[in-house]
Amino acid sequence: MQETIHILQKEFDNLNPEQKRAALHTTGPALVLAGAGSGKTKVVAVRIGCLIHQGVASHQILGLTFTNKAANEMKERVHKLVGENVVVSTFHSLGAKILREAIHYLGYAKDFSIYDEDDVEKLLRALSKELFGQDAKVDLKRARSLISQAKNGLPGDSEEDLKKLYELYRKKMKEFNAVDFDDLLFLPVELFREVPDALAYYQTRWPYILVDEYQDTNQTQYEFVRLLAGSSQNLFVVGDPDQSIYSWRGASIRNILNFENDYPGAKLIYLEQNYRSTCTILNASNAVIEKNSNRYEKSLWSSGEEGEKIQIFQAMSEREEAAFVARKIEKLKREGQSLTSFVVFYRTNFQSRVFEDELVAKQIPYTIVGGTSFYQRREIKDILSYLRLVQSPTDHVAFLRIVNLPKRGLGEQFISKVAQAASENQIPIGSIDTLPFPLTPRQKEGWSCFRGAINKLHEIKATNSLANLVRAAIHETNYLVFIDQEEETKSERRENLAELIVKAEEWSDTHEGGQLSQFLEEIALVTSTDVLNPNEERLSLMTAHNSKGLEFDTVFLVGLEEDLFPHINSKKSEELIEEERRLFYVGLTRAKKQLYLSFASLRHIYGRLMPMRQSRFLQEIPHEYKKVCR
DNA sequence: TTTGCACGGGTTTTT
DNA sequence: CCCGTGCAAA
Repeated sequence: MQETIHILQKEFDNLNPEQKRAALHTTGPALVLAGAGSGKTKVVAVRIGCLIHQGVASHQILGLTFTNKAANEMKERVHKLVGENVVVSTFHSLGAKILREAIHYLGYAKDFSIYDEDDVEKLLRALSKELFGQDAKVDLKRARSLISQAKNGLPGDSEEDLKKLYELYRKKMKEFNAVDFDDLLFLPVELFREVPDALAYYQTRWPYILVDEYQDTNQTQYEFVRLLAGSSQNLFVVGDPDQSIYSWRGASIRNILNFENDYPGAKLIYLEQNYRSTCTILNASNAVIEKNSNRYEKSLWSSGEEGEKIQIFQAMSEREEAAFVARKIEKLKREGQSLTSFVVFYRTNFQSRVFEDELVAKQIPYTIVGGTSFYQRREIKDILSYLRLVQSPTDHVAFLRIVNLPKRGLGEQFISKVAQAASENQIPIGSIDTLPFPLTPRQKEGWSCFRGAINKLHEIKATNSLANLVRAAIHETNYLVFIDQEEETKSERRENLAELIVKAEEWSDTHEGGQLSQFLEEIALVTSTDVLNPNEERLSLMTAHNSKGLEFDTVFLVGLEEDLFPHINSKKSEELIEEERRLFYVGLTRAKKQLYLSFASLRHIYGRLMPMRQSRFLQEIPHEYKKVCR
């Protein structure tokens, strides 16, 4: 105990006056405007430490972040400071947790499934057919965005057909006992509004709330936090309007700008000293972000050293660009720098391909952060769908996905008859066994094979480990035979399945008595940066969006071309361009020591070779900070 | 009724 | 370049 107080005291003494003011905040609302690299994570941790030191029980403190990585980091830092565990969770995991406890008030059951983007899209496709017939011409993308916007408190499309689809979607999701990502926040807000006792319970449970990256909260998250903070108003939020990069997902910096109105008497704290980057990098970044007209004035300063100039590289093609980066990294690595001190940022996921090829050729180990994650791979989702159906027999989308997979001669017509029979007899689609209509011999065979597998899995779930359940889902269904038929040459999918078994084993080892439902939930809520492991000697590659909250000695920001970064879709308005500029700013400010910016004159887009021009953002960096590199 | 093949259309960013 | 969809054979 004495020792931890000592550590806390020491950390506190190291803070600058403004940081101390933040760390000492106890009750009531506070807004910390924290510029890039201004030490906000540290400040938040020390502040939690101080609260605990002053007698607040650790379980009364709730931290909210956007990624699991940020959550774990904060948890660990607090633990190091005061040796206690506080609840730090992502918005979405907290929503899931609350729903697991209280969703019955809203007419769902506790073992609900969580649908990802892919599941939602499949369901919408099916529902639009059901509503409007085969050749329905509903724009599914628009429908999807209407649904999301409606749940995030934004006005959406008002077309009749889309509204109908939205209504049906909500009805079916409830019937299937499934929720989507937006529901993980939307439904808790609904719960808080409709069940005052539930709200009161959670308000008492967490009287102290902290929110990280507040500039990226959307309307529903805003409501969620506002309701939870309740009358005590012990709400401490941290954010930076210049790093707001999720407006396309409904995030609004209004939440930051209106904070003082929403929470009267809020304490305002500005953290403007940057401890991360060299002056060159910081000044260049400041110059860029100042081009935004819609902006709250703020200027970051640093007492650090000047540092090296920013290196600009012009490549002939994307191939040459990748080769340049790989070569540089190889060289710097030989000079003794760790691969974990570098990073490659790009605007869109498809750009990672060329880099992968180049890194494989040069035998540089790497990790792609984000993109299609492990759990989104087809074979993994197939097997997980078996588990989902066993866990929740009402999970219609899981049923649809696997009933004829591997191929069992159970086609579209057959499946819709099963669905009809299930709903007429009020039996969950994953439980219906004997069918009240005639089957062809082939269907009879296929159906009994499918039911046999499902029944077997239920048995194994009751008696065996999670890893054995995963094994059984793969073997009882002859899934391996099926992939061998599909593509004889590639072993990648087999390896992924083996990896899934390993993950299930590891999970059982670290979660004693853990249930299948928990495993599935964790998988649904993994965030892309979770794969980052600083102990592994690997280079990371990721989109600029994924870079938020991270820092590296040397940053390679690539593909700086007009129509790519800024992206062509953002040319519709100046606001969108300004968001691209903020994204560029986020990328720049991740760098501690060195920054390499590159672009290609020719690039393959949709497989076609296109001439490219360098990004306007490059020109926005003043000359004195740049240097052409070859 | 299911399955296999050819075609055309579409790519931001993500919990 | 990858996917889902639309059309013709089994």
